[in-house]
Amino acid sequence: MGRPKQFDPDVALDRAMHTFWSKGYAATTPQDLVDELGIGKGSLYNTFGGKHDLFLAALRRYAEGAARQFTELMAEPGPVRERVRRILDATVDPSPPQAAGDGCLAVNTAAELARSDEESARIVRTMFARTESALAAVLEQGRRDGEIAADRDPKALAAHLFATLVGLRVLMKTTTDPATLRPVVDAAIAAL
Amino acid sequence: MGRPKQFDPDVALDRAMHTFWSKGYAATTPQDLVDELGIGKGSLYNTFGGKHDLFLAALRRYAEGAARQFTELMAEPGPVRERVRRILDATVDPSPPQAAGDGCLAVNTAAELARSDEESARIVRTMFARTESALAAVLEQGRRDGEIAADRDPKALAAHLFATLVGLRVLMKTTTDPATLRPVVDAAIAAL
DNA sequence: CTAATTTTGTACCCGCAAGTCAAGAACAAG
DNA sequence: CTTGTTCTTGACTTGCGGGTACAAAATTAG
Repeated sequence: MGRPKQFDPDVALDRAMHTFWSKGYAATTPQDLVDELGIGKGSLYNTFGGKHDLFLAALRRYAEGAARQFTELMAEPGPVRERVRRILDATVDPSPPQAAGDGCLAVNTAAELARSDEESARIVRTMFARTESALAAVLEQGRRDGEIAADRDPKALAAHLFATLVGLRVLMKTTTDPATLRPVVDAAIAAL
Repeated sequence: MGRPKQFDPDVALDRAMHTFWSKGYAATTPQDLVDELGIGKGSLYNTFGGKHDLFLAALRRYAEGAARQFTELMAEPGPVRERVRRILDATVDPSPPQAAGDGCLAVNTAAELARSDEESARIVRTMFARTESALAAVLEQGRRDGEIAADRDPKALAAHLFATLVGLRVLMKTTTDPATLRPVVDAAIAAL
């Protein structure tokens, strides 16, 4: 019973995620959120609690979505190197292109908040760990298939690859021409 | 003539740099700066202009200091791989250790401000470019010395290495135990 | 000593960030 | 159609972020 919501909280959360994503946590004001979500301030606070709660919810949503997308990309058939390359390419040549400069919300959060907000840090850590594990699993398979040298440690390769991936997400935010980062992708694949 | 300053602007700028470094730009308030610099608000604004001006000055100072330190580390004698390893080790095992979680001001700025503040972005880009060039130069020398395979492109290797380095700076902010990142350093060196 | 110049400390200001609240609107149950 | 419940609107509040104003203090040139 009671009056039904006039908006879809899922859609609103999604928009909030994009707002934080592109502006950062501290630089996003309640007014920004009201404008972007298209709902009143009362509804905002009534539905999501405070700004920080909303941010955590958005970050969790991002983590799940990104994990799913990552898993899907990795699960496709084909040689391991190609699958890994697809991940890196998606970072360097994002589609749609205009979303280029926003980077990755988890990386942005690691840089902006990890020190001061333990809960955010935990979410980011968990997501990072899962991503790295997924990479390690694929590389492990690549080693079994003989595509990757047997004397290489898939876990270490995955950790290196992941660090490079995070670096790319940051560099995309300063780069004027994404093409300059393509050699990094080539080098990262060559290092496997 | 006129009344002489009661404080050393260089020292103050240095403290401002550390404040922005550890808290981020948006999260640093004028009051924080007054407290950390140990000077009055009047002196602050009189000497440095506004918060944004002060930040840019601090960022430039950081860029120069970091570039100098980087160059020194790279100029030391010894095999190229060892020199590169020193750079990476300095990131993963910083001294003093308590400074670990602050990462790199340039990387933090890239993540937080590069999208919205073109001047900051330019400073960061310049510093990044110089760092990557320095890496490339060392790797080039390593190739001439036969330490690095002749069929590898030093520029691409440097770009890859640099992206990994940036990634490490970010990961250091979320990691509870820096030791977990050491395998990344090993893998990055092994990839040369 | 005076005048000119610069710094300092503090009080003050404006606007906005973040959040609260009251009055009413939209539903379901009885 | 009344009652109870939940949602919505937007005016309102509090406090602080970012900065200014100004009088007092410290210097140096003449």
